[in-house]
Amino acid sequence: MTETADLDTVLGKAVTILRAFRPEDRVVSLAELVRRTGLHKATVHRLSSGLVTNRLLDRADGGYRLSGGLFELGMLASLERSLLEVAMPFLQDLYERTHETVHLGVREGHDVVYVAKIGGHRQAKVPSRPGGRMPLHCTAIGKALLAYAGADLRREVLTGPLERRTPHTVVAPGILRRQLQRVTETGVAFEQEESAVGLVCVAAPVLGRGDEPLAAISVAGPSHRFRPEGHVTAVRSAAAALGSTLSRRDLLR
Amino acid sequence: MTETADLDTVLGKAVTILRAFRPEDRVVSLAELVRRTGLHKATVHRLSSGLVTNRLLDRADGGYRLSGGLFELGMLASLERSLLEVAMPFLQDLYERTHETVHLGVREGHDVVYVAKIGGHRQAKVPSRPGGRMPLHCTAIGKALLAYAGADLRREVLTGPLERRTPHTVVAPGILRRQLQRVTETGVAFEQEESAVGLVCVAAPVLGRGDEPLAAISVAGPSHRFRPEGHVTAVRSAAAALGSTLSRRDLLR
DNA sequence: CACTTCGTCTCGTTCAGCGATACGCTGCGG
DNA sequence: CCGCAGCGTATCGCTGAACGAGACGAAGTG
Repeated sequence: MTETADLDTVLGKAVTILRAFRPEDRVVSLAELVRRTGLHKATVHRLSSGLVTNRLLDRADGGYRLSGGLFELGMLASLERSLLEVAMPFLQDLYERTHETVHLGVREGHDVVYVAKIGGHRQAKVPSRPGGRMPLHCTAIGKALLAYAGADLRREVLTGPLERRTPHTVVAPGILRRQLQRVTETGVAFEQEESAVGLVCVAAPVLGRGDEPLAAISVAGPSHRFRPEGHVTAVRSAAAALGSTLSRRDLLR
Repeated sequence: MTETADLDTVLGKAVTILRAFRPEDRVVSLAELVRRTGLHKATVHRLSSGLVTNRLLDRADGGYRLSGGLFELGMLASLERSLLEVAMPFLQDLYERTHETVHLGVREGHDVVYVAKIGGHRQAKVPSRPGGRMPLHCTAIGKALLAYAGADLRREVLTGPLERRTPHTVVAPGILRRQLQRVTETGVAFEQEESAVGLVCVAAPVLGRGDEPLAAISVAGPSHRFRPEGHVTAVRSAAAALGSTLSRRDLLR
């Protein structure tokens, strides 16, 4: 748990309860929430009731589930909302051209947060999901963002521990640095089964006016048939087009 | 304001602040939040700080904005998450077949909540957005959901006031009832500029095991060229396919 | 310069939130 | 059949987190 929420305020506790939900679980029992949060049983009980009346939680059969009200609120979040809106047509085009899983991601700390994921029936099994996180260093989107990020952030990540996700994850700072260097030269980043086995990926950064990376777009496919090199130009031009559209309106900052 | 949140608890106030944000605004000043919520200035100040430390708000230049943390949380909401995941390929197919704006919506009270919206560059200007709401009675998705909903809900909506959104909005309960009747006969619902001028729409319900409507899919386009009748089969089969996929796995309830 | 609006901070009051405790229910093992 | 463990829920004094009136400086306005 890297979470260090403030457990001395009602707000902190409430958020801790909400964040105790994991993507995989549908309903979580009161007892389980107590276990995960470490809060007192009565507290979780009381706060959960409060969250229910405020439409952030729903009572379900054997416990609680995150409510649709939370979804509605989340979709109001300004940055990802406007980004998604403008980006969708470009992602759509890219999907039609490739018919592989297309991602749009932004940086948040040392992670990628996926803002959108579109794919058809034949899509590769990828661990990503909208709203989900992945370490920067093991994904194509992450590398694209990192390569164009400020030198200090790059240093932070390179000197920090590089978590191994698969046998192919690049955990040597030197190799990663060279890869990032190459990204700035070519304008695209690759991932070869570094975040999940069987998954390969190409990504290109979406750059704002000052060449600061606002987001990145990727195309992903299963390693047995997907040739990332074949999609380099498609990804790059989609990212470039999105970047200039974003710059033209004023959605940076 | 139809909102009747509980202003006597910290939680209620915090949620009230979050919900005070509207889709159109990027940053909202403290004073504006005070105005919108009716809370005491000091209270909004204190709570906003708390929301910032809990990553639900960000401080921005002239005030606050909804944070990416809220987006992440919202995307964890179980029902819409799994629905979106399963539905995406079908929506994608439908988009490729039509190249018009495709929607996926669920019912929440007397409203539609849009779970997904995909469209290309040429898409019609539609007022919908993911996470947004629209009254049931003036949208194709809403009518599709309503037609297959329980008799009591249908009665509630038909007897309640039917808000006029455009000159074409159907506000006569009798006409609406007949339209809904027709929806159950044909399996598709139409909208002719009833929610926004210049916008027409076809929708089909996504039915679960017991024929209860889980969601609905629509295709929308600009009235000057879009012929909804031409997409009836495409929408209907997409919705049917999604419905049977959802039923096969157990994502209902 | 007078006046407004805004964000921030202080401070004494008080009631919302706290958690130990208890209770009823269910399921399970002996 | 009983005893026990785990669960959700309810009770109830205690206390400090939250409250809101108010003050203050900064910035804008006329």
